[in-house]
Amino acid sequence: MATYQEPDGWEILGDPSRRAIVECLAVGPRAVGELADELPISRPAVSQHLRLLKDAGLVEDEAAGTRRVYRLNPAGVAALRDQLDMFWRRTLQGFQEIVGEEDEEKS
Amino acid sequence: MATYQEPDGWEILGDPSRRAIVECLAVGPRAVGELADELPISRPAVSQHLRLLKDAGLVEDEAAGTRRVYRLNPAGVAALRDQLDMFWRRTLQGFQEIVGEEDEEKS
DNA sequence: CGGCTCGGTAAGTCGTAGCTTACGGTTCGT
DNA sequence: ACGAACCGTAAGCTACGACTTACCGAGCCG
Repeated sequence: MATYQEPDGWEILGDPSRRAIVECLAVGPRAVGELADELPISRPAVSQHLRLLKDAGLVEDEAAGTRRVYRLNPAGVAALRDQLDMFWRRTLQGFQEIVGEEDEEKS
Repeated sequence: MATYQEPDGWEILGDPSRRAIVECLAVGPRAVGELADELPISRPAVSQHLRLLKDAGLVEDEAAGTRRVYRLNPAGVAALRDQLDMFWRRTLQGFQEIVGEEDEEKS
């Protein structure tokens, strides 16, 4: 029942387009139009995704004349990675017990 | 452009309900009804999620009388974890370069 | 100053994932 | 053999997220 509720960094990377954007920015900083050229979606769509990524602290933006250059935010990326790792820890933790006692029925 | 397309183990865990199910099963094997009791969704909903999880190789089912007990599949979980790790590797790899050059420019 | 590029925002459409209710099939107990 | 418990599947609805087009502001250049 426990009504799961978390900040959910998962839904940020749940979208393929956003993952693609992150991977692009991992290669190097890009402007919005440049990202749109490398992706199969329109420029406004990229803009919307960037907004979410920025709110999540994953990317930073910097005005460069009429353009706006986006880059990954190290701290944000690390934080999100840790958050996802927490899930795996919780999962794999109780998981080892199962594997170990698989033959044995009760403890 | 590059029309990203992958088997996407991400969408499997993208749903909160499925993550909750996985965490429950990490604690120990459960029947479908038991899972439904611990989650804020109906039993059929759980059943549908279990179907996806099973297709993804994350869980295994075993008939026990009129009940059906589900448990995590070690190999499947490990495989998916590796798959997600690949994303982080690709991201953090080109990422270090950026971080490295960033210090030189600014401080 | 005009015209141009670049980018954010609004409004609206569309697809689809997730949920529920309803039904049918198995299996166990009595 | 009848009823109950347990589960999967079908059908349908609803909500939300992703995308597009259209519009407007902001900065550069002639």
